[in-house]
Amino acid sequence: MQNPNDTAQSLRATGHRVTIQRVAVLDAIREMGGHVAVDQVAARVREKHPQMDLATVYRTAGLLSRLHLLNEVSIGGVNHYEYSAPGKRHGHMVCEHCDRAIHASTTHLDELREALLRDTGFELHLEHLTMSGLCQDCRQDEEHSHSGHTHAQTQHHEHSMSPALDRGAGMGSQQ
Amino acid sequence: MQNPNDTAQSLRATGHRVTIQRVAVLDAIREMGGHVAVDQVAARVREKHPQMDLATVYRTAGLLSRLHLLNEVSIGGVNHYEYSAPGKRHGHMVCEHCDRAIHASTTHLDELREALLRDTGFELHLEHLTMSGLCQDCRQDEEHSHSGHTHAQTQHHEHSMSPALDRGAGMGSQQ
DNA sequence: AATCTTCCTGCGAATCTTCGCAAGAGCTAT
DNA sequence: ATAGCTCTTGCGAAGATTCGCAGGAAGATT
Repeated sequence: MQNPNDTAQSLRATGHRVTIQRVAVLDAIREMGGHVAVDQVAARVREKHPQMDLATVYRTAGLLSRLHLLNEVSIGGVNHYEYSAPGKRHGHMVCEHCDRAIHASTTHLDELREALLRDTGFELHLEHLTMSGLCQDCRQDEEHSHSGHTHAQTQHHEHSMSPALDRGAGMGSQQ
Repeated sequence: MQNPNDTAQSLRATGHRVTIQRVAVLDAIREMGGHVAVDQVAARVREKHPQMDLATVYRTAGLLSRLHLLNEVSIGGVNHYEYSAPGKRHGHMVCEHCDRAIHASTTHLDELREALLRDTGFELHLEHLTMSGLCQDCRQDEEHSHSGHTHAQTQHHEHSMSPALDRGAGMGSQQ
């Protein structure tokens, strides 16, 4: 847990000004928990600061993410943000089929990070890492449903009664 | 190298129709080489098919990417597409500072893929993997330039005389 | 080859995200 | 505290991406 003062410090330390908008956006995301989209953040923030502009929320979330105060997760093409608890870094696995986001422990990723740094000089930012693929449930479904060709161009959402998208991942498991 | 007939086959095999738009988009991207954004693809395609709609290019590139005929790389928030040579899968490392995209060999990634599959059941799609971080050049710059706080909210582009963004990665090295 | 069914495309509109600028708000040094 | 310098914000507009629908085309069937 990090209190608002630390937020202010992080901003100052990087030469940025501490504004109520920035603190409010970070607070809102921390309070909401999980992965939230910009419009949700805006709605929350406006409860206390009704005149806050949507563009400001976009800019602010992007900034805080660049400063590593927030994690950025791209879910189905739209950016979601999550409070970045210090010392609890992780990447994300997002299912292309049901759009669920699952945390990926650094156990697997740290190795990769080191290997890339060593071999290519590229410094991977784990907290911005979004990996897409198929989650376990959807993968099993695909194996079974090799019967009818029910392909559609529009996005699928079969597991989408999931709580993932709109409140922030049912991620009890992998830290 | 894959010829147009294989494209048709891949489409049919997945229950999709073979249309001139789909073939044209894939051909264009293959001919252009590297990572190209949708509007560039549209421009190219329109040389031969002037009435092709931009929305169609968006839809088509997305579809072909889902079918793994194209790789999708998110560079600075906008999707770029690249011809997916069979048997030459790779991920991408995109520099957050200069937006350059570098190929990442599967050597490092296959391990990760297996570990995730084994431990979490998630099937990672390497060819859709975009990892963000800092490239070697930009990392070194950051170390040196710890003098003046020239931070701006708008994107940086210091190495951006790079050929990366608009034609497709100076990726001679890592296959 | 003609017909039928369903998928795709083109088009316009809606939505999401970013941009540009002038007014306002942090921070610094008086 | 005040004044000054710039960074930030809010606002409107532009740009990027997606949606919905009706006409047109691909593939199956006869």
